[in-house]
Amino acid sequence: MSEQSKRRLKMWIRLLGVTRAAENHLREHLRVKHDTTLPRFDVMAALWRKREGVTMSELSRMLLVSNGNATAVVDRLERDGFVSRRQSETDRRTVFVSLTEAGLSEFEGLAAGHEREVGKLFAGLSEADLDQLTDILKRMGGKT
Amino acid sequence: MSEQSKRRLKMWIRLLGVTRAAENHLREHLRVKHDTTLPRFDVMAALWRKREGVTMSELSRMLLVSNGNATAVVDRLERDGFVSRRQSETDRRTVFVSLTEAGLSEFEGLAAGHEREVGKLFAGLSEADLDQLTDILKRMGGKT
DNA sequence: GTCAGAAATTTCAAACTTGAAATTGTTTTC
DNA sequence: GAAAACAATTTCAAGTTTGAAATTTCTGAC
Repeated sequence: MSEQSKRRLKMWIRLLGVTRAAENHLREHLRVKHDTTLPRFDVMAALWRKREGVTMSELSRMLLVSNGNATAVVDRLERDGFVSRRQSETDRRTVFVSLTEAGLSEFEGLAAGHEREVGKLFAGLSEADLDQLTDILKRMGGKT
Repeated sequence: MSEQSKRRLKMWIRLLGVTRAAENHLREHLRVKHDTTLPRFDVMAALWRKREGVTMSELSRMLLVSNGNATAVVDRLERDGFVSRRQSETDRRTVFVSLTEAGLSEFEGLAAGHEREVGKLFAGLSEADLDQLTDILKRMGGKT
């Protein structure tokens, strides 16, 4: 294998390590301070961003998870009253999911703390670092 | 919330997206070409790096997963003959895990293809990008 | 030496996740 | 307008993952 690809592999391993460590930290924060989980947070965050509601397919595309996964997490959030499903009137296969009032205020309770934790995690990065990193990530994104 | 922390949050979301997309791609490759999974690959890769064997605790620390998780994946790899457990002679609580011959050659069959896929995924990054990214990731790493 | 605490691992329940199959509904093609 | 292809969601089995509790073993204080 080329030296090039070895460097990329090392970078990938490092990237994965940073991401996992950050996820673990954020998961711990959600668990201890808010008694909830990362997947639930992710779903609620996606529904927060698209307040008007999203289909199950859109949701799983946004989160990069399988349909079955989205169904399972939404099931539990629905059981707990944080999201609701509404069938489309024009296409009866389609289901719109959105935050309930309770879900909205639940998420608002989580979001600030989450943002603060992310800020702490990456406090070591300067403005210039953020610029560079964002630029590079943008170019990595369009690949898959 | 500060503008600072908003930028960090955006960067984190982007980072997570890139990482998830790459993981999905690599998972798909392992599934289609080698009929295996990412967690199995991760464990075998860790055991490849420390050929002399690692304890269960070391393994879960290396992979940033819980002990219970390491136990479960190692159980299945052991059932399939790819890893073996050996009890420490000096401390009977401790278990050393290592690749078997079969595990070694299985991993060697996976590694090259995996490295090639990583290379493809990040082909868009220049040498300078890799330098910058590695530098930034190093500084992000020591945080948690 | 004994015993309380710490350490390494496993076990367990619940949640998460995938990918394939099943279900239901829509669209296209003839 | 049937039939076939396609699309959205759920269901399901198997694997993954967590975090807490249980088990076994070691260590240190006395």
